[in-house]
Amino acid sequence: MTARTDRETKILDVAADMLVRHGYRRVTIDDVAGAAGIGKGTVYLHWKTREELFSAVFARAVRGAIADMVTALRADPAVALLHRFAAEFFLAILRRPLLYGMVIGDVQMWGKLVGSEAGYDGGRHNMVMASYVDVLAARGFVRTDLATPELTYAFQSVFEGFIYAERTVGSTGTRDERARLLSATVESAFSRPGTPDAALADEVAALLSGLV
Amino acid sequence: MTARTDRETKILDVAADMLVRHGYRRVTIDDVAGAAGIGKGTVYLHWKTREELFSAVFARAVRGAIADMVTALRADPAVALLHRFAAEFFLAILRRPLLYGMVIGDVQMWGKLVGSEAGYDGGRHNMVMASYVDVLAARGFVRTDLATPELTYAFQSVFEGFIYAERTVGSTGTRDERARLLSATVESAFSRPGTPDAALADEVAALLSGLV
DNA sequence: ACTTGACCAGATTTCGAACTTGGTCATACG
DNA sequence: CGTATGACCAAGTTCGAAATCTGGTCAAGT
Repeated sequence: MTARTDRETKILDVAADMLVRHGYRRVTIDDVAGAAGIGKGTVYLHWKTREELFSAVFARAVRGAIADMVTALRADPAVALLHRFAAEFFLAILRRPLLYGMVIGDVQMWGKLVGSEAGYDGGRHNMVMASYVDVLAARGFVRTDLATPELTYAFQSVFEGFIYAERTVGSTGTRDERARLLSATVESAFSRPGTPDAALADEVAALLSGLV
Repeated sequence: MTARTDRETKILDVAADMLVRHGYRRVTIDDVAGAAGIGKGTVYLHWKTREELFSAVFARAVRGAIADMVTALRADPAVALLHRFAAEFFLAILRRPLLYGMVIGDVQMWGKLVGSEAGYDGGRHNMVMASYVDVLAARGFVRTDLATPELTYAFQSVFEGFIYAERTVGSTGTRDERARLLSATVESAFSRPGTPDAALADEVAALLSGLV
């Protein structure tokens, strides 16, 4: 049954590509099927509706970014620190045109899926971030004079501020430099010095994996 | 000729009110004139076009926010500190539905004026912020391990991140609490301890006044 | 000298016809 | 017998012309 999975992957690849190139509105199921070299009906053997297909495209991009984060956490447990995490996540998002377009709220690219976020649960995202910050707080890796809900809110505001700033043309330096700037900002705003061990990194990775 | 100024104020009041209530698209010059108790042609004695009128409404809101900042700076020179400034400015914007709608990019409210920002020069805004941060840097009130352009970029990202976060429903606590949270974030991210004198506050006020 | 609203051109909205496309399913194929 | 397909249909979208509205003017009124 791997042929079926292969075909699914192929369809998602094609759909993602067309989505980036032409935007949500302009991509039809026929286009996708044609570009994948299969009949339209076949697409519906995998997803019940057009929206489900494109949601799947989005979900895969999210899984990809999370996989990147998990990899980074395994490679270097220090990525579990809030400021390192911020920089890695920032880059993991900007690396993916689909996610970038979603975060920026590119209506052209995502149509009505923006905001509804295509079945991807924004509430869950917030909860995971809150748990993550909780974990860091318990280990003393973040400032303790702010309650974790406030800390989480502030962190997310800062993070999204830097993401949104990407859409501004007059950005300073390179993307990597901006990631470092975000890191420096988050570090002095929220982090406390310390060196996480692999166990903590695993815990954070597990939390993230709960986002799939 | 104060009657003329009074009438101008009246028109701007009415226009601002209708703008908040009905949004850019739905407000006609006839509506505004009617609500102001004058003829349509009279409106054109004050502004050459519809766009100029609404730009004037926006410009007045900006001047109001800046006036608030100048007042706050005079009342307490410590507002010149980046984190105090951030909190005051945050509140000055959110206090004004027109500015809030503009910052949030409320297309419903502002129509095509969003982005073009109605003659209000976003580039100038950036320059003023950069000058302000320069002044703080020269006095040692902000961290010195970051160049001022980077510092400015980071500060603006953080600030806008908090503003954008306002549109999220699940905000923590009250608006004032969020202003304090922003302040705490900016303080530990960028500020260095110190007490500005009235001269510095005046200098900053002068910079801001250059934004009119 | 100042104000006004009738007026007009151009923009916007409306509305139905023409076309497009998501989703189904009878048929073809292996 | 199970899987894949594309012709088909209804729902949705686009298009265009007619109807309506509104920014801006200016001759007439105060």
